[in-house]
Amino acid sequence: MPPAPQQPSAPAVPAGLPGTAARVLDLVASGVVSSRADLVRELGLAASTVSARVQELVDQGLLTEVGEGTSRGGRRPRLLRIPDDGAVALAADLGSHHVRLAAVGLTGSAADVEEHALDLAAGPAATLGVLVERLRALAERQRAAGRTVRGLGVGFPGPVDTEAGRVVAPSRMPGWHLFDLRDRLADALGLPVLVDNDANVMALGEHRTVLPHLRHLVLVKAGRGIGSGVISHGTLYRGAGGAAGDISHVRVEAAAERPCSCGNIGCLETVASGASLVAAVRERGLRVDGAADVLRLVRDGEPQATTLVRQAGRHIGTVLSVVVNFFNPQAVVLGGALAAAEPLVAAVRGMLYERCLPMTTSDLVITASTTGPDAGLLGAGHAALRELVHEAPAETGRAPAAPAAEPGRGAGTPMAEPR
Amino acid sequence: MPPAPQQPSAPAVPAGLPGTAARVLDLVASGVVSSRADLVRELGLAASTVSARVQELVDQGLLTEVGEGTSRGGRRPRLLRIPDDGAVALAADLGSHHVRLAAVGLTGSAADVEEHALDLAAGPAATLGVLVERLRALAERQRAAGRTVRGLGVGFPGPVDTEAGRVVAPSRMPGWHLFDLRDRLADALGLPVLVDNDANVMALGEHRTVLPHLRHLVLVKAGRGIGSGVISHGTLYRGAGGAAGDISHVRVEAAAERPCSCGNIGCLETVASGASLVAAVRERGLRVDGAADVLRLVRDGEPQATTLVRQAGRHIGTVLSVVVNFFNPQAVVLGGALAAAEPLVAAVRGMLYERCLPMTTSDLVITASTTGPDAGLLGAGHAALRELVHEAPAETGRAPAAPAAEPGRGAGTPMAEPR
DNA sequence: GCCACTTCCTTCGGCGACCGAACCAAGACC
DNA sequence: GGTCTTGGTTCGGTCGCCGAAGGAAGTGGC
Repeated sequence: MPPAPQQPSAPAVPAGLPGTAARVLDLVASGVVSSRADLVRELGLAASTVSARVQELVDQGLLTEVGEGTSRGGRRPRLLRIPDDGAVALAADLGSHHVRLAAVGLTGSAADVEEHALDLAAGPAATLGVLVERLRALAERQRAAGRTVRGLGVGFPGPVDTEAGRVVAPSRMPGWHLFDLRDRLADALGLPVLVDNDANVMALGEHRTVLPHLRHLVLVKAGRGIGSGVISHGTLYRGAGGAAGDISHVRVEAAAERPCSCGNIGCLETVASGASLVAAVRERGLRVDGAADVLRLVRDGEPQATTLVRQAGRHIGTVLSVVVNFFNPQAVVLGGALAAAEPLVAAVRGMLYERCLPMTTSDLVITASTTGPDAGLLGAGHAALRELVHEAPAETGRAPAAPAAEPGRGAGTPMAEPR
Repeated sequence: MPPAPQQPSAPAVPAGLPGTAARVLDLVASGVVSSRADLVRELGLAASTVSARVQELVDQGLLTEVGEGTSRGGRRPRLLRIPDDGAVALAADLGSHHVRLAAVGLTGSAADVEEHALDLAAGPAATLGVLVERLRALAERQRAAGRTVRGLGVGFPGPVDTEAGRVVAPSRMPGWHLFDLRDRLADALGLPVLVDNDANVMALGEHRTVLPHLRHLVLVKAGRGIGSGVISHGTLYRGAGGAAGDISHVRVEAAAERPCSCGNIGCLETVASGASLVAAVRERGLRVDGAADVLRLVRDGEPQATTLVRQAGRHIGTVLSVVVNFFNPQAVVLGGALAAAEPLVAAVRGMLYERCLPMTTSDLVITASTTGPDAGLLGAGHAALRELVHEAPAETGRAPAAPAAEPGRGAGTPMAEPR
């Protein structure tokens, strides 16, 4: 977001763990590899190098050997796994009207998931207290279970300045503009905190846990609003101002002159978001209380709701067809509440196959998120862990004081972005 | 293009020169830096490291010291420059009806530029001979002038499989499908050859020579057809199948049912390309012989042509607005013949400011290409040099036999892509 | 005119990530 | 019971980078 004095062409060092070690953990955690030999094949590094990295991680307690696997015609591989009793991060997936919390380990599972109603629109003052309380309780439970809580990852349903850890100009949520969510949470919980846009953390979650092999993918979060997260070259793509991935405010013909919360007219959001769907269904005389009700109607085969959801899918597909032609990703993953509606997914598929160049869709995966509602939690948790695994290996439970080379960094123990 | 056996998560090593050395050359060539101290500031490396790299390059003859600069309060910097008598690459920018040739040095200038009529649609057999002949003559002239010709970079107006160096399914150019342009030229000229899409090489050219500081930019080539090249994280972005950057076949409302060369209907190309403009102008009863004539009419203030060009700009802007929201680049550069038409540029600007999120346009540069018709040449030449600078430093004139670690590599001395 | 300070650049020892060659370990195959 | 294959380690060596120290050559204050 800052007018960017343009850092001297970024060192491109992914921060966190020394790179290779982090990739080793990722590969083991995601189940892509299970032995040193697998790592050699997957990473393309020399066996000696892999051996050395693995040994370090085992020494640090971040990795363990668990017996041997089956032979493939030679010596049996020694299986590697992430220890269950290892580190976890808290994860919070904020929605406009609810919040989901969980503890996420390096193995990729979301444990102790809970969901609460929480009206973000009421502003930070009214919501932060509850949030902190729940997170404290969650952290306590995890510690009681013998786990080390390493940090907190937060997905926020609006634009986020990830460098500063602040919310930026969210629509329909007065009071949050420039709120320094990261540092507030970090101070209250005594943990390092990472804050990012909800679609971004979902994209990270899907990528890490189910599609780690893919280099380029787009995740579309179709919930109350519409957002998207972009993975390019295997890492989150943020664009010049951190605003990349917005498809919600693209103008679509069908939205004509409808005013949008962004101040413009004819945005996709006004005809394809959960909120707009609810309104449209109500207009047809059906009684619904939210997107969940609409989904129920669709599951029950109610024709009008189904038609509307399908139409929403077409609108989303129309916009995505431009994205697919331009970005040529390997996968388009549909997440958020509406992704549970088969007709919407089908409509998106249809639109993409109809409108995109064959070259871009021939190998394209178009699918609903397989981690479902947990994608955001997993992504937020993983992202938080990723930034921290290089810290103390042991039982300390509290991250060490930041070595702090950076000058302009505020209080707390906030985490830097890989940029 | 290949169904991709999915290489084990690419080593991300940019190939060519050892990375840092290549960046040093780029920075010096583009004029961003002129001394070791500048390099230290720009690269963020230790002074000792920079010194070592520079020394190597000087020893190899790829860099020279040319006296001292002005003091900034201390010792005067020793100025660095790319030697004029250094290496050049031939560059060929192919259009559907003409070809531009030049010799490009590391300094970024295009020398000995020439343009010839050449009908690519006549097929490879009918055109390759002439092309090779012109290139041979050009190479001879350069060698006579004491320069070493290191390779050839080619921009082709259609999809290219850069790994294989082949043209893939170009529309309106029968006979080119799967033609192994790279190896044919390499064999005929005895030079390493690099082939890429024309918009891609233009994007490289603009980025290298005029906007080297930017990390993310989109170049739109609006000529006879419409293409685009994408720079992301400072390097060319190709997408999953090498098809990234296509905006030409996005459906726009105004194109309705118009059939497109791609086999679909309603593509942007059918209402905003140079070819479609010429047709539209003719429909209005004006006599034009090509895009150049249309541009002349616009310059002369002919109202109908101006209206049409402006409308084409709006269509392009409409599609680009989606791209800008999604990709959030730092710059949108308009290249190709039509970029010379002020009304078109203005229309694109208007559309983007009207339709995109303020966050994405607040710092966005929207401009016509400053290198004009040479952008493609510069990009092709630079790309070729980039792949080769690590080769023999001296006067050999012929690249050494490839060390060839890769197995499946064909004849000639083709160049690998940075992937 | 001298001295403090700045800027530019080099020398030197050291570190960390990686590599390849050699080699041991333990299975499958015949 | 060899031979071949796969899995893994040990041991030097390379490469790119770093920081400390210091020399070279300016500017500016007194």
